[in-house]
Amino acid sequence: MNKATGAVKGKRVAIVCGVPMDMGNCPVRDVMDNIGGKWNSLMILSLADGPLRFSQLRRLIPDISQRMLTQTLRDLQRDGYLNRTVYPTQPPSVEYSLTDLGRSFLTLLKLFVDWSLENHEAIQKARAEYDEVP
Amino acid sequence: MNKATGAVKGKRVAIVCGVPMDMGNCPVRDVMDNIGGKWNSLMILSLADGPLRFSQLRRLIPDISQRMLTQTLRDLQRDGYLNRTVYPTQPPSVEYSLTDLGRSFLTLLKLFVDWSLENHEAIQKARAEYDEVP
DNA sequence: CAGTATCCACCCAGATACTG
DNA sequence: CAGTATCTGGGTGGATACTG
Repeated sequence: MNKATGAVKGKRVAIVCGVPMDMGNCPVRDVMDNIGGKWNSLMILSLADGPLRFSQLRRLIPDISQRMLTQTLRDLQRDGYLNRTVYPTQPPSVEYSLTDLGRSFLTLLKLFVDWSLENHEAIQKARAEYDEVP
Repeated sequence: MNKATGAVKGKRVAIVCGVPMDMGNCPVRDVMDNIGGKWNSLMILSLADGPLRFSQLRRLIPDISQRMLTQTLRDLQRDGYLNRTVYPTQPPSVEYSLTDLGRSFLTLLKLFVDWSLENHEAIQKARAEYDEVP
């Protein structure tokens, strides 16, 4: 028993729109982590126009470290958003491409990007107003 | 100059769908942080059906700490997603409600939730397949 | 009731070096 | 080319105690 929150261990259930949500195993959070990660959604957007190789992605996203590029690609591959295809050339080349799931998510992501661009100014304004408090 | 990535300090620009994106000041990332935070989107969903007070939100989301509840509400208020109304009763009661911006975002969020529920199984399956590698 | 204020553990992500 | 390995700092979020 958690004294601070009153939550019972192993049964962390929030009520959202009248529907109980198990926060311990939440489908939405699962997906949210894929969009929320620092590079994940940018990666999916980068692959929108077609497959790219590791080094191409590196050049496309200049300020990602090799470590993070690898890890982000792994995570997205693991969750089924993209394919990893190895061509046995010398030296090896590896191509990444969106799966059907990835493309499905991409349409959602684009809505999200559009909304962001439309409302970015309003958010900045709200933020500025909040910050200039007396 | 960043040797590891080749990025020039202060000019971190990724090319997304052919469009240069300044990663230092990205509108999309700005919004992403609001959905990506651990409690942010859950908070907006919780306020979907009408205004709620601090303690009501606490009960609705059992496993959020007081600190995080306060901080999440502040962040969302600052960015213009919700209003904070103080009623000068004794003891004081404070009501939180969605702004127009918040409601606009809510519609997007609902699409996101729907997609998550529809595709959660596919993701779990992909994950399981990836993990059972030889 | 509706918060602040502290302290702290953890993990994410960056830097760097090395490899098949 | 396409990674892995290791070290490390900073930020996020949790626990706890106190307050107008």
